[in-house]
Amino acid sequence: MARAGLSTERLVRAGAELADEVGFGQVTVSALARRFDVQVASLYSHVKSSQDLKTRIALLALEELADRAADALAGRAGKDALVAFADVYRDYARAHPGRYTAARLRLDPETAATSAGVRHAQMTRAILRGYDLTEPDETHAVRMLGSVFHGFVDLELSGGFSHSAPDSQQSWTRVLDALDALLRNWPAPA
Amino acid sequence: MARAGLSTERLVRAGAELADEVGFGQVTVSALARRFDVQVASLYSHVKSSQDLKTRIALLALEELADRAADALAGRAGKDALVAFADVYRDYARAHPGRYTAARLRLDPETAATSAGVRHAQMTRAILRGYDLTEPDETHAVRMLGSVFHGFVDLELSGGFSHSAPDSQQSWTRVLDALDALLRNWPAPA
DNA sequence: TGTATTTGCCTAAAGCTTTTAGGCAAATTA
DNA sequence: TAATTTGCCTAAAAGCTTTAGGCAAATACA
Repeated sequence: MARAGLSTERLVRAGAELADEVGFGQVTVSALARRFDVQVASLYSHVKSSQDLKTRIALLALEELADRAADALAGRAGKDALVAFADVYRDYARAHPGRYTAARLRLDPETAATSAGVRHAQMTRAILRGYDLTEPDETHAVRMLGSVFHGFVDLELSGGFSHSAPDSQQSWTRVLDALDALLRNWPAPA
Repeated sequence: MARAGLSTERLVRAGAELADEVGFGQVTVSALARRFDVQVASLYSHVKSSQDLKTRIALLALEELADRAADALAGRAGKDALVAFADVYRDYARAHPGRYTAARLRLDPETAATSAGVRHAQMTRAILRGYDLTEPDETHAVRMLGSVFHGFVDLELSGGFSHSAPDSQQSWTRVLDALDALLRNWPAPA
């Protein structure tokens, strides 16, 4: 019989596509085997388990996101950088909802430490260097930005803003305006 | 044989407890049947499907959250209300991680429209009435608050802030300070 | 080029979850 | 007490996960 040419790499890529098509929750080893027209057990030579597959998809998504974010940040600073960075998240989530969901998978600490998640944190700090925050406020701001971006995108993705005016794009723009204003004028502890 | 005294109500409650113990993702009809020491098929008289069970747990969590939020808001206004409301989310998520995850389940529009989610939106607006925002800025602010609360709590729940200083409580306090300052001084469009 | 080794996908099989169908017995109502 | 409803049961089919062991194709090497 001819071989299908499976590899961990190809499986993970196909898994990511599958996630975007049918939702990350529906990504199964079985579905992937069907896609390659191959017996389910065959995939277990390339992937340790269903969980392993999902983790690898998450890591792929994190890398793709970090790459795009790095591109977007090149040559930008201040609000320009903030908006470009934020838009990368939102656009990625809209274009690749399954991958984005995967990127939010809980990783165990050591996996997380060697993932592209680290680059995300570094880039967020790079943006904040355009504002005059000192520690520990910069850390608080890093966390706030992460919260807003993820929170907004999650809510938008799960339909929280649809069917209500104004459309979410307008809120996104105004929220980023507000964040920029806030960072330029970060308040002292109450 | 003696009857176990199952009911939709009891199943949903037990399902919520199970979710808090082993994670919402691990809530299955089978696991629930085991907990009641009953055959799996028996549960299908009380619950339409696995999805139905999960949706009901989500609705329960949304109601519990709304009830607590309403209690917390009673007699409070301004920043006091903002902080109390935000703390309800965070505390609930920490005390009931499985239920909180359930509360974030994507509901179909009609289910969502009759859920306690509506009360959440109303309460957020009530808080904002303590600040001088007019439409459409109030709506943008509603969305921003929802994003920050959910985003922060999600990140905290998935371990995003652990093992790094300062501890997340400090960031939470300062983020709420910042949000209060921002709402008191909401910027005009850029 | 022929042989040896590695690698890739296969069959088989066990265990778990979901869901439907039909049945008997316990609880409720009359 | 008899009739009806309700609750949990057994049985069974179908799908996903995972392990074990095997044959054949690809690769390495002489």
